[in-house]
Amino acid sequence: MNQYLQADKINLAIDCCIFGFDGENLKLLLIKRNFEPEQGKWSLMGGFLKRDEDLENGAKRILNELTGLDNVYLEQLQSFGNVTRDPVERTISVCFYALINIQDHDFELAKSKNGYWFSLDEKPNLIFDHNDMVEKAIAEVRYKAALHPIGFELLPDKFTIPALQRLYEAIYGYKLDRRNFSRKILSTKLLIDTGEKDNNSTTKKASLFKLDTEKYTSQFNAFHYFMNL
Amino acid sequence: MNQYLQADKINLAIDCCIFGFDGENLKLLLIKRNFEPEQGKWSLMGGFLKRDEDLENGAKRILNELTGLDNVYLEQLQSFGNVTRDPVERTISVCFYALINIQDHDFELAKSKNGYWFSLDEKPNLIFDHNDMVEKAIAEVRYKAALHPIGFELLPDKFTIPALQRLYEAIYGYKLDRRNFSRKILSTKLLIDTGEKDNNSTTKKASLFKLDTEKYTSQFNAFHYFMNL
DNA sequence: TCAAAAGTGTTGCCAATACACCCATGA
DNA sequence: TCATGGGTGTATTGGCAACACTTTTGA
Repeated sequence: MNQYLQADKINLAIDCCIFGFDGENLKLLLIKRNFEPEQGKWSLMGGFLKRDEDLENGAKRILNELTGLDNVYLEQLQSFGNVTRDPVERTISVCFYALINIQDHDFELAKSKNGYWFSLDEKPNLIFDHNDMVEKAIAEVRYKAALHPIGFELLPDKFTIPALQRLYEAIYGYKLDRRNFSRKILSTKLLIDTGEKDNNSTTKKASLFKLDTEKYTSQFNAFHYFMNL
Repeated sequence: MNQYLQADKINLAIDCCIFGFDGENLKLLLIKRNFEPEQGKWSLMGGFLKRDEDLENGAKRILNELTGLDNVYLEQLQSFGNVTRDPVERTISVCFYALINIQDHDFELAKSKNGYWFSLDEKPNLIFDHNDMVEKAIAEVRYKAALHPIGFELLPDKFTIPALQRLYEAIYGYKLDRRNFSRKILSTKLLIDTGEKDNNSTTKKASLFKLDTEKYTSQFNAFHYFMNL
């Protein structure tokens, strides 16, 4: 018991890397801080963990405070705990990353909190060690999306195969062969053809698919090798 | 600044899943607690993070306190933060896993601290959420060892290919084809034949290899697909 | 009727598997 | 000289990459 009394009490923060996809580029939701320290600079959305709150719930709360969204794909990335990472006071941050579907939601709440979407190649410099967090989160998304079907989290409920391909190309930063991609994705049997067509197109309308959610959950830990890393 | 004052202070612990390989089975180093709470029960080696210590350094210190070892392969697994996980006081634990080479060291220090090596299938029930930590760590080691050459960390500096194969078989729990395994491992060009033979063998002596450390570090993030997951 | 994007088919190659055979060693 | 385990070779196969052609649509 003594040991608990002797333990140094340390602040525990949570920060969230929030990724989205606008159909073209992979994006990151950042906030312009209107509070000290580092007021006016860009950072990830974060906050302190409450005493009566599980870690995961803390991350959900913080995500919800900015976006208003629930039921979002959310994973713990890792904890960042260098002594000098927070200039104010010793603080450990548990970093999460979220994948959200931009296209089905407006982001009035986020805007009202000084939140803006940035393309990854336009990302401003961030406070503290948030640049490291983002770098690590991108690496993790690439790693994970190559083996597990997490990409769908970034798309609307109904999406076309070419849209899914553009997403993969955005994540990995290079072009893929249309025909091989389609075959590979369909071979997972995770997609259901809704029979509907994408009317946004000005040329041949692509078929709209949806996730087979049952297979998605049951096969999530199967390895699909969507990409060769 | 106010926010820092308002933040709930929380204990921050570190726990280590320490894996070893005895040539036959994958093993886990556990300690029998001689202090409260849960005195007399088995747990992972752990401790509290100090105020002036980076997370990673805290993990190194805790690992060293039990084993006396430095320069060990150590990775952060994830943080565990359920409200009820520690019955004494709200405590977040950042869990690390270590891979160490059992065969080149005695473990007198560990023994003196009530540390014992367990085969995974003989693992006793552990305190708090340490069972979850171990489960997650094993999954992570399997995941990672399938793609990255971390297995070598568990072996002596010089090792035979059959020994490496037994390690992989222990990690994944099934038998592999000797000939295909050898070809696959050698094709990575990560191994250097020392020219020496393993004299422990009672039949044909296998060649001793060592890691090409330069290639190992430079190609660590290459993907070798040692196993089909 | 033309340009642009979607959908499907074919071929060749490489890499993983499933095998068989030979060699070295100590009992 | 025999049992045990180590080392190497080869045929087959299945999956992936590279490629060409057809279809649909709006302008």
